[in-house]
Amino acid sequence: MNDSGNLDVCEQQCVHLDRVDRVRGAMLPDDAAAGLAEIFSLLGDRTRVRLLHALSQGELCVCDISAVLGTTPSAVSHQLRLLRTAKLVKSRKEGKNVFYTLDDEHVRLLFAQGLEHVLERR
Amino acid sequence: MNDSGNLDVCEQQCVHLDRVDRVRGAMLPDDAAAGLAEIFSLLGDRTRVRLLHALSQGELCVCDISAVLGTTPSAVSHQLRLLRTAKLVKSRKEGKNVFYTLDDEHVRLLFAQGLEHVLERR
DNA sequence: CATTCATATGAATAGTTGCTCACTTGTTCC
DNA sequence: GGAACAAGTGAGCAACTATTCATATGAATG
Repeated sequence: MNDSGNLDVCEQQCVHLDRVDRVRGAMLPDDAAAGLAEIFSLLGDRTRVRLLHALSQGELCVCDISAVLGTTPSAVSHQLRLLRTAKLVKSRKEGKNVFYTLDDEHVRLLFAQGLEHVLERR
Repeated sequence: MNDSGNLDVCEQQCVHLDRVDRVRGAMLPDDAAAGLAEIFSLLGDRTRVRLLHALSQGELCVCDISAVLGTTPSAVSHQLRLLRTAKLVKSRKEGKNVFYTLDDEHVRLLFAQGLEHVLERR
């Protein structure tokens, strides 16, 4: 079953077969890699970082957020849709307003972890 | 000094001034937001996720990586340059080969945290 | 029920990004 | 020195993305 000899995609000569085999055996499942990339790329935008950080302070409605960030409500709404479908934020309707909160403690932790890196390499 | 009345960018009517003021006071510094976005967007790519995960198993040279990922050495090299300048990986030269390793424990932690989110929302 | 306002959405556009291809650099080995 | 090979680089292209603008929906208020 060991398919490690399948190098037809990339015909390198130097490959250290032992290491490559080992790493290939421990490869991240493809959907996991895709899922990770999806979250991280959602966090990988200055506007969304600031948006999520704002929400980490507490519940805000769309126009509150747009006031805080200094962007149009439309732009905010577009971003919120992405974050909502990724289950990073959740919404609650109250009259004309829709209030948003973080939907995931992991986001806080990721932020904290990320900030450590940023500050450390400064 | 409270400049919270400065709403000229976004003239909303609904704004909840108390909340907005509070959040504005606790805003993430701009360079921190930019720095966070930069790391996360580096992690926000399927190829780089798999690349970093491969490196988390141990040191690999460029063509090992390209064999593992099934991409061209050139593509890998381009990605490695990004990761190197962001201090996520470091390199060591040995003869014709350049070996790469993770340069930051935070990456592992971020991965773990991110995976938890991915698995949880499954 | 008409107006106003908060939010959502679709299309279009400008900017960004990841890959490929061609080429260069630098090292080993004869 | 010259051939072979690993790695890095720049230009160009295709795909993606964030914003804007116009418009739609839906709730409150007179």
